[in-house]
Amino acid sequence: MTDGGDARPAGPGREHEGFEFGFAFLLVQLGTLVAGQFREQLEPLGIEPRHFGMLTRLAQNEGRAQQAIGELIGLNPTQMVFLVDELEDRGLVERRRNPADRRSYGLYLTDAGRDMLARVRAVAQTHQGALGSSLTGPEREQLTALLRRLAAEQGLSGQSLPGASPRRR
Amino acid sequence: MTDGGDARPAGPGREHEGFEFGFAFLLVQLGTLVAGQFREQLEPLGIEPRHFGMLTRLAQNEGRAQQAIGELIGLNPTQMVFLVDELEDRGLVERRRNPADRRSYGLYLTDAGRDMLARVRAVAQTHQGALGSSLTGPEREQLTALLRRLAAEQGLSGQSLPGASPRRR
DNA sequence: TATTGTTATACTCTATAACTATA
DNA sequence: TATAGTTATAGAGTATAACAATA
Repeated sequence: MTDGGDARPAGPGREHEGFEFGFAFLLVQLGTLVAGQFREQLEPLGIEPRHFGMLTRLAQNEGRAQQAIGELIGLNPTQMVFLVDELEDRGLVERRRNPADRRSYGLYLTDAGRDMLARVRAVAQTHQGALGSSLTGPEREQLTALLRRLAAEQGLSGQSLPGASPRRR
Repeated sequence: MTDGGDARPAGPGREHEGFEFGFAFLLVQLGTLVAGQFREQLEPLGIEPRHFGMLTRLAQNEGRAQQAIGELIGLNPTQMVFLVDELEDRGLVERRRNPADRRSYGLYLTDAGRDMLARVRAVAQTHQGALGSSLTGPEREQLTALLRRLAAEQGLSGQSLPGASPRRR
């Protein structure tokens, strides 16, 4: 099931008529696969990737208003309501009224939230380890470095989250 | 807007509290971004990535039945109906009744379909070129080779298409 | 009765707009 | 009146189930 095992009638050649699938296609293929795997790994913990993104960003910006954090991760006010609701239901995040401006909430991680974040990070590390187990240490480093350069070139910082692009059309 | 320009109050340190975003996260980030870019590049041509996937697979399997091709790319019969409808409306694909079994259709690329496929491949090449413009030739090759190994390790062949996984749960 | 392709239906996701309470 | 957050509504996309024609 690794590559060309299917007995296909009469393929033109070994490769697909001379068309090379390059790193761009591979990035999409692998990105989709890895995202799906990560989602599955998170399932036992009762959260989804977007929750992880939110917890991560929140850990760096505790106390800021709901919509302010929404802007950071590229979610509109409506989406934030649902996401924060879900995290609050799980006891991972807390809304605290801002006494100075009673319209807004400050968002805070609970202890359970901090705990969850640590566990998810561990899951992510393990997942990545399994993913790169066939690579040598230097190869992993080189891969990471190359991907970092591509990401930086494309204006992606560690801040941005996969699913939600800051500005969309 | 490239990296750390936002004047944030008081980040704990330069990096995110010691948590390293590794290549797994980068793959998801980049895969999502590149897929979106590709979608935008295809817009002027009037098609979407899934159409490209279909055309590509069809070029290697002309004449086979609709559902057989659907299985190849991981789409169920219902999805195939809509996808083939869209491609037929655009004049890129043709359904031909199978005289031997009048229940099934054989799918074929039209000349316009072949033409479109060539143009989309050109777009993909250009896109990839722009994406990797900051890398040297050897770096690009190394990146591609490493990604290929990861993909192979994960059971991804050139056959599989990003969005649709062959077996899902 | 089983299979190919199609149509219908329900469910989820996302995006937009309308609403409330504070300012 | 403007803003933070919330709720309501509509559209797109996806998945499942029922259906018609042919074998």
